[in-house]
Amino acid sequence: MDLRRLRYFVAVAEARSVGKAAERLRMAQPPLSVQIRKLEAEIGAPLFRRGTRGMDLTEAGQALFARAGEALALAADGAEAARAVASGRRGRISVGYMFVLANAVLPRLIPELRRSIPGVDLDFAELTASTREARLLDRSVTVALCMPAIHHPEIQVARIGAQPLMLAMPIRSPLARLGAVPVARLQGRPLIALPHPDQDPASSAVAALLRRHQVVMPIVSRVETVHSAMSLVLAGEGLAILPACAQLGAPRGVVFRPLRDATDSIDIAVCWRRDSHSPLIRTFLKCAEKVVARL
Amino acid sequence: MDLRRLRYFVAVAEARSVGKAAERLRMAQPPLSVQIRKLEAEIGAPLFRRGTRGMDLTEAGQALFARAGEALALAADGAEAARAVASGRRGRISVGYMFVLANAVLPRLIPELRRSIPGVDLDFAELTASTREARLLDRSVTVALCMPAIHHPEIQVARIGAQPLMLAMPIRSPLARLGAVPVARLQGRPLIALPHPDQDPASSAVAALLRRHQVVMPIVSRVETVHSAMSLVLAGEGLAILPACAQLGAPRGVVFRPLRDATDSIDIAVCWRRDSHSPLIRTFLKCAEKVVARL
DNA sequence: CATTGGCATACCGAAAACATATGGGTTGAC
DNA sequence: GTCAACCCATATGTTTTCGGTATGCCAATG
Repeated sequence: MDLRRLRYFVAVAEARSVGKAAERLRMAQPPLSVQIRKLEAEIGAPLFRRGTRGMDLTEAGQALFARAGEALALAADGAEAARAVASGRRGRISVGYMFVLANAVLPRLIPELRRSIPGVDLDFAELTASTREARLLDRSVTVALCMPAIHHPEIQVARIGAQPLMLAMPIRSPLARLGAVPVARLQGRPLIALPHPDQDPASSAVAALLRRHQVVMPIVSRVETVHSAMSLVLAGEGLAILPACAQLGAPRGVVFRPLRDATDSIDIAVCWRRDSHSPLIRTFLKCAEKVVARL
Repeated sequence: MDLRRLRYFVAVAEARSVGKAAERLRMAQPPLSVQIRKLEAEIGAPLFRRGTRGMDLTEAGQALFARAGEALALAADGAEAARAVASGRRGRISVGYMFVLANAVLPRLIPELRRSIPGVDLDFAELTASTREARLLDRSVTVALCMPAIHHPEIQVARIGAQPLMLAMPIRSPLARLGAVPVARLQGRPLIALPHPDQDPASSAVAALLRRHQVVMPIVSRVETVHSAMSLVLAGEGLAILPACAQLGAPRGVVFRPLRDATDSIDIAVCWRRDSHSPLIRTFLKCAEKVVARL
């Protein structure tokens, strides 16, 4: 069963004439006549009653005609749907984000995305530092909004912004009375650290900062998210050095102060598989850049 | 968009491999690979991600795949439906019948038909002597159960039985006391006649009968149906010469008597367009023969 | 480094489709 | 009644497309 024959069949059925249909199909009449007869041979029954004034569907022909239109439409629709997905007008994108960015970026990013790609299904998944590469590689997320960026040969990274490091402390801490805290004042104080994968420049940035100032802070806890870090800070377990945007999600009782003599920052990046060529990724990147630029 | 390509596409998508799909399709791998690429060219986007371990649908491919299966199924279903209709397993048949047969034949014929062709839509339409040809010719009925048969060059007739002519009279008529009425006794009595189209052998049969016996009956009324005829008989307007089966629908007060020295009868026939080749007509004919044989 | 597995390309023969030309049957007009 | 017009079917040659075989390329594996 060939779709072209079905298309010819429908044309002839609608025109009630081989000649008229051939004209509409921009082809000669004889080959169309042949194709119709081949279709009838394939079905095993006459589909048209040949009259002297044209052709007319038989009952069997009517039965086929009833389905043929739908089948043609469905095939065309499938092709169109594929094109729409390929072009980014339709589809699905699964956005991974790290918790530290949830408060600062997502509330503005989500409406921006819905405006830019209205036909696209969006879904969101929180990523942790230890699983984000895997989620990209197994395609369970299409793009990841990361802080800091991922470094992996299969993963493409676009840096879209950065956030300065700040000191997070309990509001009762004596340091909180300072407008900006000199790094030297941190010497010997307990530090709540985020995970430290080998190539992760997040804690590297903190480590580098302390090293540069020859300050040592004993690590009292390692936690997965900035939220946990701030909880421990509130509990008085120690201090944390976090990107400024974390401040938005800080509990009452935790305050942030700039570090006076440090300009260190952590990158915000959009990351995706190198072999994902969906145009939705570009669109997502544009939206994210726009939102992050206004932080 | 070719249905074969769509079939190939589905096979590759399901096998997640060109080679495996080619095997399942009983063809070599290279031409299948070529067809897939042609489909991708037609869509204008890659449908598969080529990995080192096989092929995997892209998002666009998934969009197409979601519709492709349905389109294939619908096309196959259309072909099957056409075959089913052509073979008589499915379809629709519109049965025309003349009123005179309604009581004697339909109550047995309808269940017989439903048993024989369970997948077929049946509908019934009463025909009158003056419209039955037209209803067949314009295909508003597929077959007609007629009494007497139709004679027309475009219409095929199968005689399936006959009914003897009987005399219908009011129960109070002196003739009703006889077991059988000699035709000679009808001389001069008023006759309720059925319509008399030129080639209609119904009234011809009655006319021939009377002529043969050299009996003259003045015609006092012409009516369309035996029902009307019997009503007029009941009203005392005259007598009617009707097929025996009309007796079943006779109102109380009208009785039938055989004609002693006449064996005249009227045919029961199934009629259909010569160019209708539906196998349902054969089946219908068989059912009608079976039912009429038991009258 | 060789081998294996999987897809892509090249080329050739076969089959299918299309166009042109023509035949046959019916309708309708002069 | 003949003739023209109309419409579908058939015939034949050319072009397109399809499928098969041979082979190349690349990556993963041992």
